[in-house]
Parts: sequence; C-alpha cells; structure tokens
Amino acid sequence: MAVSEGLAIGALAQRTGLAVSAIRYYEAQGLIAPWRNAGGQRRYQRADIRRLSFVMIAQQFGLTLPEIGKVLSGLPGNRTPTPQDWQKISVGLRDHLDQRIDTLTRLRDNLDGCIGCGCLSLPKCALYNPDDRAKSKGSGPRYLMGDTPEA
Amino acid sequence: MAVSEGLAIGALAQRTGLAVSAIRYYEAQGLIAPWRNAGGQRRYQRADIRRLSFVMIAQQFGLTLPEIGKVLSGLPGNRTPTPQDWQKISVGLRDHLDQRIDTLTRLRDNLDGCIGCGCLSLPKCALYNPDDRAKSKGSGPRYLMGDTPEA
DNA sequence: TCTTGACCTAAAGTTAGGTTTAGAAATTAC
DNA sequence: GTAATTTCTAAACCTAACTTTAGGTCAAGA
Repeated sequence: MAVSEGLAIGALAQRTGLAVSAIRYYEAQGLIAPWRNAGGQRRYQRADIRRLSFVMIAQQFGLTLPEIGKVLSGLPGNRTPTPQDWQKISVGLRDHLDQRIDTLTRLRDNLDGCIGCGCLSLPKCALYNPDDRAKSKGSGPRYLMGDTPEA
Repeated sequence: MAVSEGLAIGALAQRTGLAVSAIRYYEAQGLIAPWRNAGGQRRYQRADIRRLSFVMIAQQFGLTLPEIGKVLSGLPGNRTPTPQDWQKISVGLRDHLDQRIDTLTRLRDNLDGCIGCGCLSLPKCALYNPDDRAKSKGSGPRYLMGDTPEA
C-alpha cells in the first residue's frame, strides 16, 4: 500500500467516535475538506482526526460550528498543522472558556446572595441579563424575580 | 376592581420581558398554570412573575425546560410560595451550577496543559468525554485529539 | 465473479425552544 | 356603540446540529 491512500469516512468515524453522518455534515459546514478517490469516495488525512477532535472539544466549550470554523481557519492551509499551530488557535478557546466560567461564577455568587437572604428580589440579587451564550432575538435587559424597578 | 382579577398575558409579558408566545409555550410545557376568565382569556397571579423569572434564570444556568419543571414542582401547589420556598428550590440550582463550573474549569485547566506543552495528545490532555450538558443520543467515551489508546 | 458491506447524494425528519400566521372572539378606549 | 387592541387556538415555520431514509454505487473478500 502506498503511504497515503487516506482514511475512509468509516475509519475516521471510528477513530473519532463521531457518526459518519456527522462527519459529512461538518464537511457541508466547511469544517473539514477531504479529497475524493477515483470512485468518488471521501478520503481523509490522519491530521483530520485531530481536526475533528478539536471540533468536538470546542463544542463542549460552547462554540457554535460557524465559530469553530473561524477558529480552524487560523490553521495553515498548505501543510499539516504542527503542535504550535494548534497551540496558537487554542488560545482563543481559552479566552472563550474563561469568559463562560466568569459569567457562571458571577451567576452563582448572585444566587448565593439570594439563598442567603431568602429574598430573591432584584436589587440584591442582580440576576439579570447576564448574556450567557448569546440569546438570539434578545430583548434587552430584564428585571427578574418579580421586581420591577418602579417606585 | 376586585383585589384579584389577575394579570392578562400581555401584562405578564411586560413585567417579565418575555414574549407572549413564550409564556403560552411555557404553559404548554407545564411550567405555569394560569386560570381563565369568563371570556376564556388567561389570567395570572402576581406570583407568576416570580415563577417566570425563575424559569429565565434557570435557563441561563443551562437547565432545560423539563428540568426546570421538575425543580418548580418542589414549590407548594396550594399557596403562594414564600421566600423560604424559593430558597429551598434554589439550592438545587446552586448544585447544578457548581457542577457546570467544575466541568468547565477542568476543561480549561486541561486545555491549559495542552497549550503549555503544545502536544495536544490525549494521555496528557485528557480532554475527553467531559459530559458537559448531556449530549442526547451520546455514544460513550471518546478519545480525542487524534490519539487512540492503541499500544 | 459474486456478494456483502461501506459509501454516495438528496431530501426529509428530529429535538429544543420558541416565533409567526391566520382567522375569530373578547376587551378596552373613545 | 363602534373601533382598535388583545387575546384565543391551531398549525406552520425557524435555527442548530444532526440522523434517517431511499435509491443507488463502490470496494473487498471468498
């Protein structure tokens, strides 16, 4: 066998734990670009295993597929990414994750305040509009727990 | 006007910042139960403002609507919930949130390790199967970043 | 060679969490 | 009393991220 006949989609699925249909879907979304063999079947590089793994990790961090695509576009297109290449794009992930953790921690601390006093009223809790994972079609800041800022 | 003609759905929407359609949807999901006036229109109690606010907060914590419903079922059904009632069910939220923060923090720390060494290989990174927000139809543990545990 | 399993495409289906639309009835405002 | 709002129901539509299905094609092994 030649050094590089590539992986078939089923093999890639096994290696990553992803469903074949998911891999095709990611291709449709522009996240991965296999070549085709003579018969028209997809063939992947070993480096694509890592690419898909990155997709899965980034998803767990809460990134959408388009966002992940943007991050991946930071990889070199003309050669197999080196560890340094991966490291470079991972920094952005780290920032994203830090923000999520901050947001949740703030939420928790506010909830703690509420539990402590048992009041659950806005002025003390401030559990409002913490723009966790962008709510599309948002409707601006909201006053929660039944307290309007009247009087 | 009698003390308790209740809030119309539009008024409740204004008080909570939710869309009227969302409130009806929550009712369909069993999260809120208004009564009907003579004309068949929904009427809500003031306490429902707080109930919906709780729904919104819990959503930001990452709970699904069915999960929120379960938490809300911890409230007394025969009377208006007291601050103590709310406090009681909030404790469960707190736990949920703690877990999410832990998971994300673990993820971040692992990613940090990866960035530090630039290797992105599984044995060191251990960025696998961190069961963040339950992936339905999951497929068990997965080995990530291109390393299978072979030899 | 022949058969079976892997692969192909396109389109429809799925779940969560809603929104939009349509046509009718109830309320409110003047 | 009438016009303008709201509200009503049911059903269709929406996005994200996939899966399933249907009808064929390709590849590998006995």
